[in-house]
Formats: sequence, C-alpha cells, structure tokens
Amino acid sequence: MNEAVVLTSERILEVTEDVLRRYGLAKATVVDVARALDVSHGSVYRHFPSKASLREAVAKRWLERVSAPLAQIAAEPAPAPAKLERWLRELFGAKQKRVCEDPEMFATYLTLAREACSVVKAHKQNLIAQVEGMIAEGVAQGAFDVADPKVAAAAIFDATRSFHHPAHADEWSECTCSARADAVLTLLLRGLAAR
Amino acid sequence: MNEAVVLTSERILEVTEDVLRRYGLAKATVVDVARALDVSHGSVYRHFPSKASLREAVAKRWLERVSAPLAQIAAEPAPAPAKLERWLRELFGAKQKRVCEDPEMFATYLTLAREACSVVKAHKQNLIAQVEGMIAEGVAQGAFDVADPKVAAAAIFDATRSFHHPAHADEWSECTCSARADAVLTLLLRGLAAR
DNA sequence: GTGCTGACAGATATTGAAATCTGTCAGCGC
DNA sequence: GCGCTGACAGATTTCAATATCTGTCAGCAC
Repeated sequence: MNEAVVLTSERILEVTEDVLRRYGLAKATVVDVARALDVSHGSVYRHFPSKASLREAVAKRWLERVSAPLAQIAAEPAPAPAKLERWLRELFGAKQKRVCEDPEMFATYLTLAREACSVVKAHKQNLIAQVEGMIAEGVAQGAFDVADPKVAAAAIFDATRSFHHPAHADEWSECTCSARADAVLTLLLRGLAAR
Repeated sequence: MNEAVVLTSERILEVTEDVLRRYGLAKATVVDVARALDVSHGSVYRHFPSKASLREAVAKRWLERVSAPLAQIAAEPAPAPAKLERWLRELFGAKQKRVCEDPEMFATYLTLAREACSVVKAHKQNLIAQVEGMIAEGVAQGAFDVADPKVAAAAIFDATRSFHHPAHADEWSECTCSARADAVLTLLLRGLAAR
C-alpha cells in the first residue's frame, strides 16, 4: 500500500489542504486525509496530536504564504513612505486576490483561522512588527514624525482593517473599494509625515 | 382579551424587542410576539407584511438610537477637529457600551442587522454624511485641508472600523483598546489638518 | 366596512436513533 | 525497536419522522 513514500508532516499538510479544497471544511475528516494518503487514520495522529492541531498547522502555512512576500518588501532598502504604501497595497492585494480567486477556500481558511486564534495573533504581531520597522526607518530618514513607532504601527494596522481583515471581505469586490483604500492610505501617510 | 388597548406598529415593535430579549433571536417567533400582545399572530401580519420586515423595523429603531445623539453633536457649533473627535468617540462609546452592558442583546441586533442590510447601508450613509458635514466645516474654518470632504468622510469611517464595526466587538473589552483608538484618532486628525 | 380570529398549507425546526468520526492503544510486521 | 494498523469507546453528526412556525384567507364580531 504505502508505495515506499515516507509519511512526513509536510506531506500530510499538503494532502490536508487538498482534502479541504475538495470536501470543504465541514466535511473534511481525519479519515478522509488518511484515505487520501493511503494510510490508516491512526498514522496521522502520530504526526499531529489532534485534528485541531492539524488544522492549526494548515492555517499557519497559509498565513506564512501571506507574510513572506511582505517581509521581503519590508526588508528592501527604500524611502519609508513609498515602501510602507507598497507594503500595505501588497497586503490588501494578497488578501483580495485570495478571496476573489477562490472564495470557497477563503471561507475555509477564515473559519480555520477563527479556531487557531493564537496562530493568527502571532501572524498579526509579525505584520505589525514589520510596519513598526518601516515607520522607525521613516523617522530615521526624517520623513515621518511619530512619537512611538510601535503605537503608530498598531494604529496603521487598525486603520486599514477595512481592506485586509476578512470580516470586510464582502466589500472587496465593490468597484469603490480601491478608491476608498487610496483615500485611507493618503490620509494615513499625511498623518505620519513630518512637516 | 384585548383590554381596549389599540394594536399599533409601535406597540408591536416594543413587545418584539422584549420578546427578542427574553427568548433570543433564534427562538423568538411571531407567535411569541402575538402571545405577548395577547392577540392572534394574524393580527401582527396586519401591521408587518412578514417576519423579516418586523425584524427590519426593530433593527431600524436600534440604529436610530445610535445615530440620533451623533446627529446632535454634528449639529452643534464648534471647531471641527474637536467636534469630529468627540463625535467619533461618542460613536465608539455608544457601540462599546451596548456590547459591554448586554452582549447577548448585542449579538441579537448584530444578526438582525446582517439580515436587514439595506437598513444598515442607509444608516452608514447617514453617519458618513454627518462626518462629511463636519469635515466641510473644518475646511471652511481653515482647520482641515482636504480635496474632497465626501471621500475624506468615507476614509475616516473606513479607518475607524476597528472601533465601531461589530465584527471587531470582541476586541473592545481589551485594555489596550482605548489607547489604540487614541492612536488612530491622532493619526487621522493629523492627516486631515491644514499645515 | 373594519379589524381580528383561527384553521390551514407549505416551509422550517426539533428530536432521537443510527451512522460516522475522533482519539487511543495493544499488537503486528519489518 | 519502530512505525503502522485496525478495533474500540465516547463524542459528534446525519437523517427522517414529528412538531412548530410562517404567511394566507374566509368568516365572525363590532
């Protein structure tokens, strides 16, 4: 049966994503995943202590695919205001692309994320830290005038929720959406700018 | 039975709110409302064409109780920046007070609002129009420098969603919440300000 | 005539029995 | 020994029968 392919956590995660895509979140069971891997479901529990932890690992992978390209932008040497704007637009774009291309899978990940809230919290902290870095750079460059980059980063994140928080995903397909994002970005960059 | 009290839409709405509070959204039926009013459920359908329209009317009442005090603030003669800030804080406070005092009823109204999305849309338009008025005043006073008050008002509304949109209600009890609201308000008012 | 009632049809929700799933573990095969 | 299997107990989900609700309307009372 086993076809000489070792059963790794990575392989389980890949197949779990497939199963989630095929069956949907509600219907996908550990037995389904095991069947797709051609092993008994007991073997899956050898790599993940529970169904919840398996789902959490899937959510983590997904969030990492969002944050990795952002981290790359944040690491580039560039004037802070332009870089921050590009970073935010990339964040909006990444989320909005996902929901437009495959709304069903987006809904699945959304519910997954609700369950794995500690993973989401860490992801959010990571993103805010990236923003904080860019703001601190901007202050050093004399482009931004901000009392506390950490507080300002959280504020930027909070103020742009309409465009990256999944709760507002149903508005992302509206034609006014990108103009509204522009308006918020303009306002926020003006708010950060040294004068 | 009828005790000489006429059956008005207003009375039905009041009793419906009671029934919703007592039974919860899922369990509250038109029959329950009729029983509480001591009439047959057919009579309720004489005033509201459907259960959905009855619920919509309840949602509308609720939203009006939010927007009325805000309209009063918006109408006061005062310097625009301070007034706008007070208005936003009142908005945040009104929502947050509701969720803290009676989370169950808040959840009920939230679901109600999801169903009656046209009513909610109108409410949102109303609030944004109030903000637009204050921003236009600020421009006239020379305090704000804004290309298009309508666009800016929508941006202010979008940028403060974390603190007034019910999707984020679970964060409103966090101790960091008011500091975060302060940070966003500071940033936005700086963004609007003439320099 | 006006406004309410109560019986009704079709839609929706509840319930409990049966099926399936999760998580464990003794034991098998390599 | 190590990793997998498959049977098992308890939890969860499904499904279909049953009960309740929504919305209508003919007819009654005032």
